[in-house]
Amino acid sequence: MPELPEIAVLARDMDRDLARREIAAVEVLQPKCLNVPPAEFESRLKGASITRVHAHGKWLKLETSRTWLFINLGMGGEVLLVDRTRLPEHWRLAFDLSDGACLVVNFWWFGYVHVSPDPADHPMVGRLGPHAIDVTLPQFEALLRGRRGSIKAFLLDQGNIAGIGNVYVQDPLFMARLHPLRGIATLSSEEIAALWHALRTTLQQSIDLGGAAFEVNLHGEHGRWGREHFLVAYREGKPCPVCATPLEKIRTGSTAGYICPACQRLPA
Amino acid sequence: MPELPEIAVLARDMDRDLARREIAAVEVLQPKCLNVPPAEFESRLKGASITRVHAHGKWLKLETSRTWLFINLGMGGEVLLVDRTRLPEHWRLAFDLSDGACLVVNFWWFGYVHVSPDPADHPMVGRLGPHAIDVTLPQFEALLRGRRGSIKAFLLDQGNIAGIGNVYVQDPLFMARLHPLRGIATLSSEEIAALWHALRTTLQQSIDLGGAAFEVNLHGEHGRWGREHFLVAYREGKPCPVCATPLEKIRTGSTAGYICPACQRLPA
DNA sequence: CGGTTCAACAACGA
DNA sequence: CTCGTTGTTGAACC
Repeated sequence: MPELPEIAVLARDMDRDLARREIAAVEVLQPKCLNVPPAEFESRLKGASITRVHAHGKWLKLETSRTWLFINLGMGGEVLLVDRTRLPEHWRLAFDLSDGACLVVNFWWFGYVHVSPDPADHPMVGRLGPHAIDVTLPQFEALLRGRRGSIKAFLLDQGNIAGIGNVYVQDPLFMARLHPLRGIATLSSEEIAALWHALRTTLQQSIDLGGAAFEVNLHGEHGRWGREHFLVAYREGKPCPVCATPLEKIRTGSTAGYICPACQRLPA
Repeated sequence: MPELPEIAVLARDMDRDLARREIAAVEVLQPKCLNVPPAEFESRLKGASITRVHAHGKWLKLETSRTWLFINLGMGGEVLLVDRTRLPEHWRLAFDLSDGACLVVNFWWFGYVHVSPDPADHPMVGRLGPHAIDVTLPQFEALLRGRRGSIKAFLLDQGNIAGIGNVYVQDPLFMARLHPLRGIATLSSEEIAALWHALRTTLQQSIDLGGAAFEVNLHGEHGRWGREHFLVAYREGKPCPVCATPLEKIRTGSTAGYICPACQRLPA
């Protein structure tokens, strides 16, 4: 579930708190999440020092003195900076830092912790679209021009634009008064602009509040972007904040969509 | 039907005949083939002068003083340079040049005429694999290594290698003695080399003959690569040119395949 | 007739 | 929709 805001907050804090610290040891409980054998993973990272930490969509990209390290938390999980003596109960992988702290990674189901010499060469990171919140309006319009299919499916495809998941897609579509299944080809420039503004607003608001309340940051603290900020997401049955029509939960492809049936109409 | 050879011939002639000529006006009969509203399309191109014309796979790329213009003729069509007073009967879009000539685009079903600031930003052109006839043997081998699925599906995917369609894929597979459904992973280096040679030979022969006989060039003249050059393509029931076994038409995914069942065997 | 492209969906696997 | 890959179908409409 961590999407762009949570990853952005994590990356910012990791960049500030981890820069120039050295990885003294690596312990892997779940080798399946790696892209190389555990022994090679360890040898590539042991002794490396963390240079910078970046966010790209839902991915964390750690630049080290020896290699790039990419982390994707999959359907949900945490990256925590703890004391070596206070490891959390569940974890998949831990990096001991030379000063006694420990960077612990956990996730519920599948997640990735990959090493790579270069982001462009990585089969997943290399194919990401631009980091959603960095996209300019002209860029956004160019990305959409000539595409077919629904606007929601487009936004969720990380190859088009990176960082938006099913949580953060709902309210921007409502703010732009767009039904999730609206065909991209039918969008006017005004609608595209409204959607772009709404996406930025929503993502930035969550970043400013430290991310979603149901996720935790590097120090285990919950974000402050809670359900009270949601306009339509996960509010089926409640009144639309604009017109009071009861909100609906619909199926949009294989995912759930939350809409106001009056404000977000699908042209016949 | 225009595939790499026809597009290469068109691009060469357009580059020679259109360079430095100015687009004075644009007329659009079918707005659906555009990626921007017609008014914007016109304003982006009116007054632009054509700088260079390139071929990339099945796409024509026109570099102008103001924007890029990408043309894909889909399942068949023409780009003709005519006198303004002699417009053909069917056309989708016409560019009036300032000297009185007219560049007319037509296609049977679906085609694209798109503007874009940069080929890399265009959702289709930006994802094309390398122009098929420019691919070297080592490159070809590298493209195939590690891929799964059938060799025919790979060759037809414009993201892997650009320019090969269902017409030009048939004879090279026969020449390399490969069944269209052969798994890529089972191909030997010798088979890959034979396929690469056969592809180049077939594409280059057609280019040298001005493209397929059922297509026309910029001046409405038919190519000279006709059915008499086909080895197995569209020749079901006729004897194999190598072993005289009757050729077969088979289904390969959603497309038709033409094979010699004796020369192109599928290993059990 | 065919031939094109992308999108949607399923199934599977990590 | 955590992410890929593969294959299939369907839809674009003179």
